Amino acid sequence: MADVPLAAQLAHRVPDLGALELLLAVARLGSLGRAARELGISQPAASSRIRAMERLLGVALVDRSPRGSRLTDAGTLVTDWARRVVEAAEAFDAGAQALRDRRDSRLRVAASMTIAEYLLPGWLIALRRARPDTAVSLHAGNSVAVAERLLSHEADLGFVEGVAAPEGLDSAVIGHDRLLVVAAPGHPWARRRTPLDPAELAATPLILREPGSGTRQVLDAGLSAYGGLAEPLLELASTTALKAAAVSGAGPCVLSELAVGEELAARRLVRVPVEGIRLRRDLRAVWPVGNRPAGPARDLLSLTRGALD
Amino acid sequence: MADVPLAAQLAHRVPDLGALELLLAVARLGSLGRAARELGISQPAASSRIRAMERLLGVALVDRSPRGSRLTDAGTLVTDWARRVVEAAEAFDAGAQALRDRRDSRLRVAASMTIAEYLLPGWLIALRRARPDTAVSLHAGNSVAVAERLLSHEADLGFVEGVAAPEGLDSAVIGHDRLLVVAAPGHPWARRRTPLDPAELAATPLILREPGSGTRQVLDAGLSAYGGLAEPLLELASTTALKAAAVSGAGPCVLSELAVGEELAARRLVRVPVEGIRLRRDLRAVWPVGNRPAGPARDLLSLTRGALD
DNA sequence: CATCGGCCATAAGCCCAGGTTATGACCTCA
DNA sequence: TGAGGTCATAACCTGGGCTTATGGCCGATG
Repeated sequence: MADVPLAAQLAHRVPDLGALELLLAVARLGSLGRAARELGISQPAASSRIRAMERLLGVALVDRSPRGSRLTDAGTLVTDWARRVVEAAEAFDAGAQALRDRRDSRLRVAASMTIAEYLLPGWLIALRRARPDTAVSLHAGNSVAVAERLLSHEADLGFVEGVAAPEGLDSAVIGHDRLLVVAAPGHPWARRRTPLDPAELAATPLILREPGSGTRQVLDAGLSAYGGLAEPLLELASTTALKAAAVSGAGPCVLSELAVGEELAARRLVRVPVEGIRLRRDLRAVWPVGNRPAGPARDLLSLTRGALD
Repeated sequence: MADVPLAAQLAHRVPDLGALELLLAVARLGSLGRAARELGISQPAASSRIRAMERLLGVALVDRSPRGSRLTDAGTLVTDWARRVVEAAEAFDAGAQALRDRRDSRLRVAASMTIAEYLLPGWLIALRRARPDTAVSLHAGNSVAVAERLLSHEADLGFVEGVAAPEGLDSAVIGHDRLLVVAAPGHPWARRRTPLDPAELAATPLILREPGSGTRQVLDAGLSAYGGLAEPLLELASTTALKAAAVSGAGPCVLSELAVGEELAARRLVRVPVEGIRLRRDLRAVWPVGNRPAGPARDLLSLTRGALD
């Protein structure tokens, strides 16, 4: 997705995670030494690391004084950007930890790809803060696979997106997910002031997921009254591929708002307003009929409920 | 903000940026060797790095075959999380690069902290994609400082949030920013089903920025009809401090939607619905009267326009 | 005023992660 | 059968990041 020639040397231009964490600690504690102690390294190590980072960025980040260190203006800004990298890394870590833990884990979660990708890491961070000793394992797959795992008692709690709950499972709607029409900034639709109407959307060839996907099902259902979807412009297998194709200007596409936050903010994609149709789908927690979530499953469920509107 | 005891060893549990980039390259190119070539390292180096990452995570990420390497299911998931870390790092890099470049840069931008922190990096990434050779320098400060830099021709284009454009500057509204009422999940307001009404909001002591801040001004103006703001619960100097206080349960606070995306998604904070008042402020691009943005400034401006609604 | 106790910087040395080259095993395809 | 692609293993090198030991600076304190 990212154009690589530019991104290729990223690691050489961005300080590593340890350095970013250190910077955050310095910002919070107001002293190199204290930050060093907190991270379990020596004071000279911290000093040299911060200095190396300043050399790398070409900007002074902290004002050293005999009474402590305070961030410079530039340092404040850099720290805020660093925080976002660290938060992404925390999400990565939370997910990875769940992925690593095997079947002996106390809480086994099965989730659809979209939820596992965009929402679960955040929930797991929250869960870890609330119940640090709960070990979670995660399995990601499509709705059918999630249902199978729950019914065979290989998972305690599942998350799926879709119109209805699968057979044999109880569920609770924990939120909703809008589908957005997006296009590259250069696309004519990106400059529309007047909202698209459903018939126009239905008549236009789009970049879509394969027919089985949840996104496509919702779209099909929503547009059936307007003549149904036109023949797709492209059919791709993953959300990432979809976004990449749209960004590169292949055409407009429709996907979850969860998936395109970054692209919209960076304006690699632009949202196209649509009127007269509601492209929403439910996000559900699911569990086997009768097996109401209890213990850690209940904790996680209560964390997620209402996380979205 | 982050509780450090847990986060402290993040760098030891998360692969470094180079490894994550490599993983993305493998995913995209379908072969360790090709990915290695793209990143300018040798094939054994790539092989060993991926292997080390798999050891660290305790999960197989790629299926090696004599005809190439494909991601496993777990690998797909990990790659998606990795992509988010890399994107945050790209934003960091874009910002840092602008910060580093000195006054000889072709495009000198001045921006308020909130915009510099949350929006500019994304725009700079987009600008770099569109005009790779445009060097940008960035200065962040409050609205007054931005205006000064523009009037003294130390900057070519500015960005501020607020109700009106500063004296002597032309401006274009490029978007809007909602102020949200948020509270920690444990706070009574977090469980409200009925929206807050403005009088109730005005009467409740909140965690706020100092009186001069843009956020506070908008809030003051919006609530003046309802008796004005109650005495603040706490007055803090930065958005980050605000969030930290709110997360730790000190009380409800009001801040830009731009600032709380992560916290809401991870449910460290919960949005409290409010009814009967519009807490919006304009985001404006500004420039000296008469000096319409041209060249690179125009490019950047057109990238940002409409990025938000 | 002398001293102590925080801060930070410098210096010298160690270690290992990540890089290299060289090689080999495996598979596929002309 | 050999050419060209895949990946893995081995032996080696280098440098970044760590350590400990030290010294300078400043402010608070008796």
